[in-house]
Amino acid sequence: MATLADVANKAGVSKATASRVLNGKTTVPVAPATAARIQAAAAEVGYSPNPVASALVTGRSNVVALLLPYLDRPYYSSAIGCLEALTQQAGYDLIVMCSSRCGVADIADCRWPVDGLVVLDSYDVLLRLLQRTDDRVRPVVALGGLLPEGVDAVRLEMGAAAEQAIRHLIGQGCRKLAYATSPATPVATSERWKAFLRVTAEAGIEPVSIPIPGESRPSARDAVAAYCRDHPDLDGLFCHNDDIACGAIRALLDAELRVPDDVAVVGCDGTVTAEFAEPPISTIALPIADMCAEAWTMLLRRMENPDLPICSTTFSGRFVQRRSSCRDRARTGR
Amino acid sequence: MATLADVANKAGVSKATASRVLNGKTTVPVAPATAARIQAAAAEVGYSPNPVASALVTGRSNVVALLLPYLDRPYYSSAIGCLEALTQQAGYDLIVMCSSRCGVADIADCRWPVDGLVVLDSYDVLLRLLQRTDDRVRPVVALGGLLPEGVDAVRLEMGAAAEQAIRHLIGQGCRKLAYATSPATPVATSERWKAFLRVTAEAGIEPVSIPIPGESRPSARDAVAAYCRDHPDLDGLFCHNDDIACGAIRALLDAELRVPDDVAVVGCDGTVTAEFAEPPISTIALPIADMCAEAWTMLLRRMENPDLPICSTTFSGRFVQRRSSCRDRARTGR
DNA sequence: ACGGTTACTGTAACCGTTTGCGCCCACTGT
DNA sequence: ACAGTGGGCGCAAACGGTTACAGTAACCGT
Repeated sequence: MATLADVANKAGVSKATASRVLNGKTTVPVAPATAARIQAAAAEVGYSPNPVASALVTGRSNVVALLLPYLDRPYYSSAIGCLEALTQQAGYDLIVMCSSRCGVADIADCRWPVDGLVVLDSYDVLLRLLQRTDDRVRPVVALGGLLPEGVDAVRLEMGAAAEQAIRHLIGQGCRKLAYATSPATPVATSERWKAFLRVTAEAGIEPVSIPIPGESRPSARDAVAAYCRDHPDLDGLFCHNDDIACGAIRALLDAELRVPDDVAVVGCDGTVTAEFAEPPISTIALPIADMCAEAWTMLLRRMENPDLPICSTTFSGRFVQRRSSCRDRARTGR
Repeated sequence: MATLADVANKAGVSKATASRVLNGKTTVPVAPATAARIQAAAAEVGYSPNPVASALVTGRSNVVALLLPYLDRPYYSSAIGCLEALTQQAGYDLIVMCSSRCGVADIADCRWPVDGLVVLDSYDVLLRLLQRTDDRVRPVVALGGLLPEGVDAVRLEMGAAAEQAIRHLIGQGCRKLAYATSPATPVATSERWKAFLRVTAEAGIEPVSIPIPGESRPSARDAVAAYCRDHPDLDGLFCHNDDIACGAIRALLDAELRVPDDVAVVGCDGTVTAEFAEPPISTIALPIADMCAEAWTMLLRRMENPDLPICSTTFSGRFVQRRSSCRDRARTGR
């Protein structure tokens, strides 16, 4: 590999001058003629700068990390897709890290000194991360519905949409409702759970929850199948996410129950999973692309100016009705 | 941040000795007492080594990259999940890169000098990548069905399973078959396409293909809907992947066609999408976790010994029947 | 003619590690 | 007592850039 010294030699200048023209620093002027000579020399020897060396002296690696609970679920995958595009465009590389695998100790124990970190994860993971003052502190922006204070955040308001969804279920005639959720999330404080409690209380319905370990489709299928065996009168299911809804529907259909006629189902996140399910799943659409974009501009801003005041933006979920919860087919189109 | 010099000072030794004990080099002996002193000093000042500096001198960054055509599709997502777990466990960080976005020029133009690269991408992307000799060449292992020679590879034999799948469709009574594929893949040489040609020729059936730009569910839905309008006699669909199959089924159901009774559908890749669709989609299951594991051990081996002979392993796809293609319900169980 | 800019370029000190080499000293065998 | 040995440690030179600072020459105004 050609180094800066090679280029400088070839062009008959010092490393300093070569460096100046090669990374477009305009703070110090360089004669156009020399600049051209250096460019030519660089092209000739096929010079490409060593980012490690540059990172060592500047302290910036141009790498950011993304921390997620799962890497192979539609919702998180789309976040990866969005962020990768954004970061790449800005000249950063993206490291992905999965929190569900690692122990308590090493959340985000990315060995690499990334310039920044975006976290789309549960409240407690984020909290554990923020408490780690032992490590070099890096700019963090958090993304999600329920976030601690004291960190740049892209917040997500789902309470209203969740209420709307649950009211909709009740409006469809559901009286035996359940909330299918992950036991990992701090249920007591989740917006969706709170909405579920509010609305069911209002309607005089008993709020039951079905824990779905791992929040996966297979897990939801099994848990809901088991639940239905014990509670054949279940008639409405509000699901923490679309994967759970999808797994639940599998279980219901396998049990010869009709969706939505016997059990109406609503998911959350607005993923393709919900859109392409049969029946298509009512869900709470989340503006994930916009949220990622906002998170990225926040992180960018924070990275170039560490002592900006902490900031926060809020997006809202939007309830979208589909067949999985609409007993009156005429009302939904398709 | 505490540096090695700080630790050395505190322990009253030189940086060299400190370095030696702190990364467990046993090539040079260090007295147990000094070692203990250094460890203590390191703990006290909260030393953690700077990977950038270390990378600069050793030339190894402990970062690898994964190149994929899409980041938000089930098949590729599961590869990300597998690989992230493997790399993390081995002490590497994982950068993800998406080839579908970037132009011809900068395939895998990861700014970062990664130690290795695993590529799960199309033949031509891989080819373009391998031709780039201008860049620092790094160990590459390729993953997939159709791969160039001259690179460590985890190959995938799908011909047999594909033939079996297509024969199965014909066995179900399908006579108007189509292959729904991506226009991006070099159709002329794809194993699946070749199998399709072989089997249809054998059966005296005209082999038609439906291009699905972008290989996504929405795209497949639209393309198949359009195709069905022109060709209402379509009765069997072999799909390049499960996403396409899922989108196709959406289109068919929307057109009031029954699956599998009017049109039987087979997908490929064995993703959750296929398993949890309604009807569940027959597919070609791919041992993706095993393939990733194999790819990773290959890469690891190659990284520590660059002049090993080129190696290659082959896995096979396995056809799994589900309801989407089985007109005789009794035969499939569930 | 002379001090003061200005435009350009070079010198060298970093950044924080790793590691080849050499030094010192204690110990051993004769 | 002395050469030989080897364990234990430090010196200093890398690695490949960046950048503060200094230096030189040309140019300008008076």
